[in-house]
Amino acid sequence: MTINKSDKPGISPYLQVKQAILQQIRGGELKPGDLISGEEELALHFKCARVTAHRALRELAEEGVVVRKRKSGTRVAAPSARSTRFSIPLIDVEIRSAGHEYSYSLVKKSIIAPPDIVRVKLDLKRDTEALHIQCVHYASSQPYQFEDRWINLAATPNAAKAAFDNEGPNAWLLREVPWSDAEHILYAENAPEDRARLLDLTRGDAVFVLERRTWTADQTVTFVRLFHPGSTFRMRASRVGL
Amino acid sequence: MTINKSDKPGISPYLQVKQAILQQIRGGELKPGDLISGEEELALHFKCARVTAHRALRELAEEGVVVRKRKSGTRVAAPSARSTRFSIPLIDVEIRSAGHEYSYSLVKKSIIAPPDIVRVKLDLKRDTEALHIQCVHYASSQPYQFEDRWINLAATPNAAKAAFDNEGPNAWLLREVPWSDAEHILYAENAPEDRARLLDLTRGDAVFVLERRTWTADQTVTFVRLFHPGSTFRMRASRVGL
DNA sequence: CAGTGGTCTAGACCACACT
DNA sequence: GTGTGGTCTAGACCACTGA
Repeated sequence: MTINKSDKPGISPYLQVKQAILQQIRGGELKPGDLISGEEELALHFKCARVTAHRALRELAEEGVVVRKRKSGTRVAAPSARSTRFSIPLIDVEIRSAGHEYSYSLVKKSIIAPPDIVRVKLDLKRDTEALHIQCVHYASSQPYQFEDRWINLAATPNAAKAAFDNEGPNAWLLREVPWSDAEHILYAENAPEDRARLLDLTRGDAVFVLERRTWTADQTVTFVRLFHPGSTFRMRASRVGL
Repeated sequence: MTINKSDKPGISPYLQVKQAILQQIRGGELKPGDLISGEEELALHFKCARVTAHRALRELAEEGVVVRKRKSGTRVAAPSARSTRFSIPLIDVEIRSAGHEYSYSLVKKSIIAPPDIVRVKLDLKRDTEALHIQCVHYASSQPYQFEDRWINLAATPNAAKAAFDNEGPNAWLLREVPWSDAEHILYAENAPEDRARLLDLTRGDAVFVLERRTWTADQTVTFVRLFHPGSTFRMRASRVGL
């Protein structure tokens, strides 16, 4: 009863629709702002169910290629709406998958009231204490990342007991605080003396910083700054448009 | 005939399934590696069609929350598999939406054979010429981004004729070369003398670099490095887990 | 009001991967 | 072989929103 597999070679109908539209955009037949045929029309044209055409368009919308609006239809998105996915793996996985040996060393662990800048980020009241951890992650004995982390003890009281001798706080948190939303900020800075030393750099060397805040429900769990030597660290993402 | 809207309040069944699973993960009832009920079972439990349960799981998989494998089932993903979407808007949009005035100035435009490092990136044969463009983007008269771009003239012969006096090459390319795949690389570096001057920095100041290669079909269209003052530039992404 | 997207159901077949 | 995910169809109802 299926009309499947009779039309074009071997790929899924919804992918055929998707690719056909992408082709038209790539080829310039469809320009930003242009109206694309409605789902019904596409279904007719490609001899498939409307749901199938719908899925193709939905995925294109999720990827930012088109913009959909009820009643008015589907249009090719302004290219400004583009975005890219960067994967942020666990540090040890990242290092090992690059073929290096991973090691870790704890620099500092204390429970103190954070400076105001951090306090605000953690959304803590004045004079509330938090767990402060500093550690270094090595790739084949070379410093790869310096981690400066603050943990909200109200959100994860257990953290005070954890040793963090053999394991980075990130791995610990992921195990103990199951799932969370996050905010990421990236920037570059010149390493101050102390940070430079920990990363085996010279004062002033460029450092790539990844700043992250993590929430569970509505509580801020942790605020961390991850510092990488600018000369060697690269953050990559390749988007292959289907 | 629909059993819809009889169960829980007002949201879509597939979202209910999705959120229910996310809840269980957030709450720690489901830990990384744990097996999730199969689609059929979920459908039964939530009194919905299997497709509906399927969609919930599919989306969770796309977001990196779960990992699916035929025959063996669906498991909670190791948190390492997480990823974040960074949007990369057009430079003028980005600047204006931050409330600044956008301006642009062309520094250099020439057609020459690129150095080997660039030549490889563009996938060009030795001694092939390419269009080289350097320009600066300003936010309220402050240098915001220095753009160093190479364009493959084989892919876009028209580019040679474009003036790029009033318009950045990015905007031009997006208009002329309709859609493309891209690779992004981020890193930090210390500004050399010339680059520092263009960004109104001092030699050695940290610079945030976004490197991008773009393809149409299988041709490399352009290779660009975008330099931002490390002290002020921030790249942000906030992920809200549903 | 009417058109377009958004979603659902029920039943079906297929493909892959593990046993 | 057999179970699990992946996808399709056909028909249906709903919801938003622009004219």
